Amino acid sequence: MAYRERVAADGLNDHRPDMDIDQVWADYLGSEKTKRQTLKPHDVVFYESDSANRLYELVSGTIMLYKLLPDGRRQVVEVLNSGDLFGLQYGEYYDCTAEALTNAEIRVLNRRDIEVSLGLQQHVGRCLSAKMESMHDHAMLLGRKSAMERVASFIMRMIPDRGTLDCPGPAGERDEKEIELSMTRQEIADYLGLTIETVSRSISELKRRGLIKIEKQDCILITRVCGICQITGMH
Amino acid sequence: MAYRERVAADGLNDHRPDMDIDQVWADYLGSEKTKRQTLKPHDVVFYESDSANRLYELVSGTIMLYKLLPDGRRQVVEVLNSGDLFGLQYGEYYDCTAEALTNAEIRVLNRRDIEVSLGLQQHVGRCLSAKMESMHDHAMLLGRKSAMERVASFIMRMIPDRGTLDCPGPAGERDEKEIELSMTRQEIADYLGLTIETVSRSISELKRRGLIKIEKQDCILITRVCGICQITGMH
DNA sequence: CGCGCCCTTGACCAGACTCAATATTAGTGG
DNA sequence: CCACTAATATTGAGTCTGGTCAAGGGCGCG
Repeated sequence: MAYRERVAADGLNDHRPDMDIDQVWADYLGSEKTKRQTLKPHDVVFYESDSANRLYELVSGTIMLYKLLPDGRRQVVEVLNSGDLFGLQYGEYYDCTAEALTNAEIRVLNRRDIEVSLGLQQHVGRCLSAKMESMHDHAMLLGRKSAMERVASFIMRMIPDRGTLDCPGPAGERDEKEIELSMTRQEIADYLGLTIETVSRSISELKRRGLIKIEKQDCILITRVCGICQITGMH
Repeated sequence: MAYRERVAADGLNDHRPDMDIDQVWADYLGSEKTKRQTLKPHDVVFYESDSANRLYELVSGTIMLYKLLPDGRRQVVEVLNSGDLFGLQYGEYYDCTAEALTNAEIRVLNRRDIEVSLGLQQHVGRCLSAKMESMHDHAMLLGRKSAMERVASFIMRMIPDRGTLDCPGPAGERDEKEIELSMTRQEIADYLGLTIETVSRSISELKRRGLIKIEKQDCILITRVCGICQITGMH
């Protein structure tokens, strides 16, 4: 889930300082200091080992971060949604490549500007904490889940508010949801630590079991959300 | 590598604000506000889903963070060294369990105190950025590396300053290094996304190839560091 | 010395990978 | 709008890496 949505969703108010972080953030973003940039699918924002001079906020669209091994093996390490920050490095160089999956809009931020404001630093800290939690989840997925569980977890990840601890269950009669993947099978495979064939087979198996329908390749109609949720390994 | 060592090691000075972050941090740690706690192996600092009221700094020793699936599968998501912060959550609850691997000392910090200081927030941001980078590396390991490559990468991780981009190579004549694992085979397996048998077999294979010698179970003498480095998949 | 824990090794098995063929989709130009 | 092409996805057959199950070995500690 994107950072902004989560901020809105859960009640961490007792941790909030008196100042309104989001207002500080909004003020900064509204100032003259930020440039915007629009991206088309497969546009690269920065490459692994480029000098890490700037950081970015994803305004709209989807971006993936990936790393490569010398022999060409690829691991997609993050899939970002709007509100997420990226390109903030500890070291001197970017540790991964940032590539747009869809049309996207980003804001170019200045590390120095952010560093000197308490409100902005708080925002950054929150965003990074949220990312750490999803990296932990992803480590569990990559290290311990079967192919089927990985694909099911991936699908659940695209459905806001479902599969969480306080999942409200099916909204109405039908437990359906349509999602757009905006990733090719190869990209999904590289995100889930699988091969393209295994991803394809898992999706076909879900189709066979009547849990999903493929509308048009990167668009899936989930016919039984709870059914998918059951095979994520987490229930 | 632990955060503090990295701060010392690399030259990110152009990103540093005028104020000396480490001094701010030291002042805070020296104040009345922090309690200390000592841990024995297998002592638990907090459990997954406990209410996340405090955060911690590891002063000395080693701590691991892990997550469990309902059926008992475990994934160790982080192995911490001195200087690392942990227990800083975005959500309301801890997303993993923190358990000491060795005798350890930790400092109990107050989230509110840290949130209101720019200097401390900067320190936290740095620490989290460093962790994100190692999570990215670990995702690559879990998603794309073979068992042998994972074990070799794990061993290299224990040797400071080797295997990095600017690795100085063997220091003298002999390319040796002795390391203490302070983890059982099971814990290593859960960290690397393998089974205990596969870890054991990989280590035996390295022994057979003459790259390492087992001194006493959790103590390994690496006889050819560069040889290990060659099989991490990164060269 | 003996018990318990952890580690190692072997034999076998299964899930995921590889390679290869085919099918489907999306994009292009007539 | 359709035919053609290139890119992407699916499916099948066979292989292999790593998992499972089971037995045995080593070490520390009482």
